[in-house]
Amino acid sequence: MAHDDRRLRVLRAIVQDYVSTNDPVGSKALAARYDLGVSPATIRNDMAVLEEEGYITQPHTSAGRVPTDKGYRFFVDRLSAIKPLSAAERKAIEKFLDGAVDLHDVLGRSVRLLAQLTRQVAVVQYPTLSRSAVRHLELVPLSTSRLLMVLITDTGRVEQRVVEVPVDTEAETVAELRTLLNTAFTGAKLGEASDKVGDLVDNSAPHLRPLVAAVSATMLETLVEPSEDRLVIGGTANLAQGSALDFPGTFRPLLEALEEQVVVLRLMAEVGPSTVTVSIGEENEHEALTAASFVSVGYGSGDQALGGLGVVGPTRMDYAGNIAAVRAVARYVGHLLAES
Amino acid sequence: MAHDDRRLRVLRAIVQDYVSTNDPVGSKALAARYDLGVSPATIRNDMAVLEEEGYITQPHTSAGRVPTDKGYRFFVDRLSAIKPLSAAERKAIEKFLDGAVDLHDVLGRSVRLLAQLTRQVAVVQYPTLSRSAVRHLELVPLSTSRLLMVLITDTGRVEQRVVEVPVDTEAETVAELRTLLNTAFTGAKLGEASDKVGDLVDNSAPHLRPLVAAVSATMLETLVEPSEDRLVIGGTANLAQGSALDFPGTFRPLLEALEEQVVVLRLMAEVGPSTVTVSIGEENEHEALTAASFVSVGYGSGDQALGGLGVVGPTRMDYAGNIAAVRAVARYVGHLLAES
DNA sequence: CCTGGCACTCGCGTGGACCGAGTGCCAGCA
DNA sequence: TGCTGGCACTCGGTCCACGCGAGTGCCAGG
Repeated sequence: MAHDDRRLRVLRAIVQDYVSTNDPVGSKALAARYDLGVSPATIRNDMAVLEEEGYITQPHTSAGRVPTDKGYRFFVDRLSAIKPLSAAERKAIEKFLDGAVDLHDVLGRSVRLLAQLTRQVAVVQYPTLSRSAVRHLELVPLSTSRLLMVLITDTGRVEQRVVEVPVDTEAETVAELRTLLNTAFTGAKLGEASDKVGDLVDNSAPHLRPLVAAVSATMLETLVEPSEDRLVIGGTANLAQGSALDFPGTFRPLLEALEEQVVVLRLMAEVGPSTVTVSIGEENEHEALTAASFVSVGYGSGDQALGGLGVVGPTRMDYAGNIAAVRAVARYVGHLLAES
Repeated sequence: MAHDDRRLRVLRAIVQDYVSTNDPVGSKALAARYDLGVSPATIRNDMAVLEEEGYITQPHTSAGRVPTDKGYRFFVDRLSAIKPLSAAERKAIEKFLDGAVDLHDVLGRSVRLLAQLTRQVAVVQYPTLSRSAVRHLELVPLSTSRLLMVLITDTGRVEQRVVEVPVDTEAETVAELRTLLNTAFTGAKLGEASDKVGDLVDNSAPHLRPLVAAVSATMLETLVEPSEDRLVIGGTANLAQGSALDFPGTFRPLLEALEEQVVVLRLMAEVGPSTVTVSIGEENEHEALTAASFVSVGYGSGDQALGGLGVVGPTRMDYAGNIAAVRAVARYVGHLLAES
């Protein structure tokens, strides 16, 4: 029906207009700025229907309409075309991320880049340990009964822990232990490492057993700990511009939720690679995020995401542009990590 | 003179009152709330003098007085008694920081703790590489011509770099190289390592020379790079509360300056251990910080600070309390790093 | 089914009046 | 000489009344 079709065009126009102007949009302005081919009066009728269906709402009687969360959801799912990045933007991504010197650097640059491209708060997760593989395991004696274990993954993460060993150790024993552990674990996905530990302890020389057990235990603890899923956050300054307009009261709770990395990590947990996830307003469970939207995607070359990245901003955001930016950066980060 | 003395008491009262109420303080309120022993009229005379001397100012004619930067400076230097932390606060510090599992964790906890104690933005610098000593240097072959160098310091920092080596290497050569480098560098302050490199290259076996040179060069680059002075920031949400009151316009530039770690690092560069540095308003060179104060101190057990930490907030802050908190946390962090 | 017209609503910005906190100054007092 | 109470004055903040204009819903006509 030409009928329904036009109504959707109206909805799309409302979203676009509101996103760019931040003013409730009225029928007249809509007719003037968008080529809908009908008069304001007709648009008003359509708007009334859209409001009834819950896609838009008016802040007060004599104001224009504003999209609801449901309206944005529909827009994102059905109405927004994929907006390709400009050549300049692609160049910028490349320029910005090349020359990164280690993982920390890659993620730091990514978060700044993403914040700059989207003008939102950017969030980048470190590669999940459990999906990374062991590149090397190093043991440095601190004293006779304490070892420093350093775990290096193929994604470039380095984790360290002090291991209290049950018996005094000599340099040679440590060397043996190091070789043994590296032979066993190098190349193994950390998520699957726990399976190997039992056998390894059983099959190792008696004098090494307690050591193998202690170090392995620490290693498993380290990566099981979900608090070890680190996060880099950037561009919080972007919150401070339209804040009063976009967030009711203050955005303090939002900043708090972001610093409380757990909240974001939970959102990230669900992301898959290559499929961008958009979570809008009330769809977010955490209260501080009910006025915000979260655009995220997993990065990593394989079929399973190594980690996630995304942006957080007001529900009134440029979804098409942000989705494109997030996807592009994720892809590039994936490449960078794969080649190192 | 009893005269001057009272005037200073008035200044102190003004600062204290303004800090806690955030209202320009008038003569009547001052006489009522503080036991100055004189009438409002007298206080008014003193205030007039203080204003003339530049310690206080009035936002507009019929308002109370507000301390100027100069007033705060005087207050900090001469009027504020050291405010010891409560037993509960000491307990909190201990509880909060104990159980930290590695450097990242120690600093992460410190920054959260500091933000919570002071209700300001907290900033913690990673231990400067150049003042750290080498604990271990690890080399992991990535391919025949690329090595991953992992540098572990006695302060718990771990830095990694990929080194392109000029000749193909075998596992045994790498082992030799590792032993050689560790023997040479372990225990050496990184700042002094550059002196050793020349001799080391000359004295090593011919086939190792290019390798030693390549790895050493990368190592020196790594630590010379001042961008490697990392920073952890926390409690930015604290900016969002009195923001409108404390910062002209928006505090966006302040957030930006904080994210631009360089600015803060420059401030940190000057801190010494055990002496708290306070930088007030216009004293800060960076424009975005001219409405802010920065309280910082170095941490580290020796005579030279390993790094710095501090808080940033409006000039209208509880200097005595913040100084105490910053100092206490720095001391505790120093202990933690020394014992690991 | 669209359109132009019309009456109505209501938020917002403006401008004037009022209020009260705070000041500076002055004369009197110890 | 220095403190105090009194007094006139200043001026920013708040409140309120008012008019404007954007925007709406509805209706009759094409």
